[in-house]
Amino acid sequence: MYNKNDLRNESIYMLEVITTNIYNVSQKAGVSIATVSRVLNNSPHVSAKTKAHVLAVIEESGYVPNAFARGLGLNSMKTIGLLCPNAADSYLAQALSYLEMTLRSHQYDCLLSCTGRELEARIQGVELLTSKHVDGMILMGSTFLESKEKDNEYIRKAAQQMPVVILNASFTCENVYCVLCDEKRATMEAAQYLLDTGCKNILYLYHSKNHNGLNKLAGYRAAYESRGLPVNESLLRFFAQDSVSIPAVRDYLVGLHNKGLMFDAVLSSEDILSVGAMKYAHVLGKTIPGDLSIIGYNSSPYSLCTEPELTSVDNKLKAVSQQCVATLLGVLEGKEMPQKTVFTGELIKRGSTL
Amino acid sequence: MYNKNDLRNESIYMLEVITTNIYNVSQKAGVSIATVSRVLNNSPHVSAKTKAHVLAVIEESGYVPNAFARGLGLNSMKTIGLLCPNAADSYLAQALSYLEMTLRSHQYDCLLSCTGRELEARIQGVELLTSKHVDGMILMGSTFLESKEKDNEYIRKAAQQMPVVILNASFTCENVYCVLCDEKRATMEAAQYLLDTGCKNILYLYHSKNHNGLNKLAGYRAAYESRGLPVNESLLRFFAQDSVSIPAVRDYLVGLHNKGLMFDAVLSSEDILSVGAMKYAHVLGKTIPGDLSIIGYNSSPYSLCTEPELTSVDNKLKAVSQQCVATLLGVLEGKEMPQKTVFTGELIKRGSTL
DNA sequence: TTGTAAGCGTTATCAA
DNA sequence: TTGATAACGCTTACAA
Repeated sequence: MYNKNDLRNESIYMLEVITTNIYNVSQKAGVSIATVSRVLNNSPHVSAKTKAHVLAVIEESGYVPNAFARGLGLNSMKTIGLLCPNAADSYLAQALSYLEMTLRSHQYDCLLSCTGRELEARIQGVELLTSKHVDGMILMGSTFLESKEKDNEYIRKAAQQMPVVILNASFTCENVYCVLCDEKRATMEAAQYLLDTGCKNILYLYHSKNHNGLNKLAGYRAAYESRGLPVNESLLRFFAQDSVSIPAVRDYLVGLHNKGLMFDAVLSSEDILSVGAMKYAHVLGKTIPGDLSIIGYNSSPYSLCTEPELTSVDNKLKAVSQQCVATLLGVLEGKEMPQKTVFTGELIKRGSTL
Repeated sequence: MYNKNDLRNESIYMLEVITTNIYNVSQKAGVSIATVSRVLNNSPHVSAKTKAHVLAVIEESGYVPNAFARGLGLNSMKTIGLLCPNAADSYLAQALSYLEMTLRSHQYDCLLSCTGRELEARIQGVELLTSKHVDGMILMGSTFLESKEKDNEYIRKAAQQMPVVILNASFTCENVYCVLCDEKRATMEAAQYLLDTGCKNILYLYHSKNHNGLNKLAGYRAAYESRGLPVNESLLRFFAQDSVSIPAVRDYLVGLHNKGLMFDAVLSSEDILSVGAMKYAHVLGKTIPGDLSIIGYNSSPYSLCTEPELTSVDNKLKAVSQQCVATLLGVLEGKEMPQKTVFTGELIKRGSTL
């Protein structure tokens, strides 16, 4: 005896594609839908013979389980939400690529939401993913952390519904996991290298005052401190994210130079800023690294475009990305996972430094 | 009278987050679930008073509709599948960013699948998105088109289930829509510009033999033909995609030079190849554009990194991306949409040409 | 304008 | 090992 559902697709002239469902299959195979479902889900409690038969019917009828129905039953669509401030940014694009590939290799799909950097939009993005019942979410970058603690409430709230992983940022909260590179240390080592190769006045260009941005800045200070030198505050220059472009940075530095600011090295929080510094050197006829040493951050493709190539910090993005996924999937499988995983950056020396 | 579902969440000590459903809301509001559903979907057939009351209850109880159930009922999750060969590629990353932003502004989500360039993986990606019942899919780039017609069967098959849009490629099939930039013409104009500024021997570097790759090559030939000049076949050089890197291109060109191949200009199918050409010029002490003119393709951020900056073809990616979305959503709304939309590229002249 | 109840296509529980 | 059936939470005819 079958229930009413069995008759659904019968003797109807279909105008659209016929969607075979589990009832059709069970009927053709002469078994119940429960058995079909078991076969589908590799349940051990099916005889080999039945299984083979059902599988054959499935193959023949081209049946594909309906993902929505499955999602409704299991309350999961095996989907992870990826929140990215800007998918066009080369660093984030690279991270996105690593995350997606790793997730897919574990049969998880990615729901991508590019939020921009505004808090309000990020909150919306998180809420949207929450409402879509993703299995977990990955926040890409420390952009997601606000300095005011109460502005991070949206993350805590999301973490009550599902595990949250933050890529390259540190945040303490139940069900929130962080995987990052020690950017303070990496920046410190870069600055130390400049100091140790004879530079006295390192201009520090940074484009973000978010958590990581300040962390890197702290690394710069730590380098001077470690060498017993005072920091010249006028060498610390903030360059608003929205207005970052190579010519803008170039012109900005020319302006600083014309105002009489002296510097024999440039360290920056992102490669693109350092490319601007190279343009500045070119405009003023300064040799690199003779007159001016330059170090970037991220070791992105940009660092290979310039002449000479740009010394830059490799922040181990691949390892960080893969660990984000490993941590998230571990949590979903009920394993005990570390709330914080820290990698160490590495200075890649190229032609722009001694 | 309410049905059995009304009692679901009653007097249960919840261990997990309480998920309010439409029944809870209807009960609290003293209306039926149908009315709640109508309010949710902005049906006009609800009195203002009832609507306000239900809305208040929804607000108070923090109710969020279950996306899976909704998907099951409507057979749609308002989600578009994005198939991208490589999200880390700067061109595709930029396209991805435009597509996502445009889709989100229309309340559509993006399911991202990075397939790589292998046919088998791409087929899998398409099938996966099909099985997830996305409302439509966008194939990013002509990578998805195979030269053998039967290898494109997977696209025709997908198009039977849902509308398919291909970004920057041309393909004729019912329910498949193409939005592209005329790359043959753009490449022709770039080559003509080189010929018209005195270059005789333009080395053409290309990284892909897919549909667009051959199109661009045809543009190169057309330029010579338009000027009544013969094409020197030994100036056409293929550089396998997988091995593209700036130093590899540089060394390859040095090799060609050492073999005695003469060229006074380089035109390429992607900026990164042209950056390699600049490195080559630097190694051999050639001045740009004096000894060697160089033109790239895509007008990507890379074109701004070099010294001098790289002349490059702007292929109107933003317009193309936005039109992809407009076309797809138009189709989903049942409108009649053009099967093919063609934009025109533009040569952006910078310092690497006369 | 509102309510009733029948789908939607799975999974999971329990009984056989 | 199998089958019957109750969830899952929503949309939407159709009735009232």
